[in-house]
Amino acid sequence: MLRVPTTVDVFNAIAERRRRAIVEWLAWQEPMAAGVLVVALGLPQPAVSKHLGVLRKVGVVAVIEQGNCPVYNPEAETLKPVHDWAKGFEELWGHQLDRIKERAEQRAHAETESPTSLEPRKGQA
Amino acid sequence: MLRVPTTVDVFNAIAERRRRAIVEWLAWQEPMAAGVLVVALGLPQPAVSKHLGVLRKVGVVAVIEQGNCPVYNPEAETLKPVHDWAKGFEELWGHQLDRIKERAEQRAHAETESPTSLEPRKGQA
DNA sequence: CCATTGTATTCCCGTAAGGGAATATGTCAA
DNA sequence: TTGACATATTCCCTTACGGGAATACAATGG
Repeated sequence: MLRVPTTVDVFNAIAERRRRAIVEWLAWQEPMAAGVLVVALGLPQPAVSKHLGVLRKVGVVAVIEQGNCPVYNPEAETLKPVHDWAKGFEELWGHQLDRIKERAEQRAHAETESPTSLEPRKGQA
Repeated sequence: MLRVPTTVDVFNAIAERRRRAIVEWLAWQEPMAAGVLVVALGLPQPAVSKHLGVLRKVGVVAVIEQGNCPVYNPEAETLKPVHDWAKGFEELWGHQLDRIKERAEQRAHAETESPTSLEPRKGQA
């Protein structure tokens, strides 16, 4: 089981700088033709088309077919899992650092260093 | 310029399921030896070691040297950029959808479909 | 119908990266 | 010091993936 392909896993899809840039552009100026992105990002046209293909398959971007010049739309809901996952560690970089460390240690002691389940109970799996 | 290596770009580092799982475990039960993760995740020991190496290099994880049995710690601040980036699109999956679409269209009209800068002004670049 | 334009696709190549097995390293115990 | 244990590293192999060039495809305008 290798890495989940970019066209399936959102985390993997946005692991590419240019794709993140594309999403940013689309989010900034809503519906946009591929050609605009080509000019804007200064990338070769096939590259943009491929990246858009990945983003489309993974659901980060939706395409509105308009004849010769299809227009791309951000589907940001797909990015929510990323946000939620990272947000799950918010308390770790915030001020409540000590609080959660205490909790963690309490749990650790309670279980005597041998977890019974193979899944973290905290969630955000 | 290919994809930024996993040991440099956080987005790419967490694009791997197992690494996310490792981070989750560490966040759940604070300091933890590599061996515990091996048992917990059911992965071969070298795999866990390698993944921890990546996470360490990218800064998502810190290691506390303890002789034979070094202990790993989550360094969640490194994940904040991911959170922030995704959060930048929060308004797109929320209720303010129409609001931002209006704004975007206004800008689009104001600039007559030809962006002058090569960077999105919205930020989160 | 044909030419033009914009976009998607294909082919080939190079490389990063993960898996598995074996091995090295390093630490603690006796 | 030697042996046992835990972790890190190396080697080889396979594959996903991005780049570049060329091409195919679709739609529109003449």
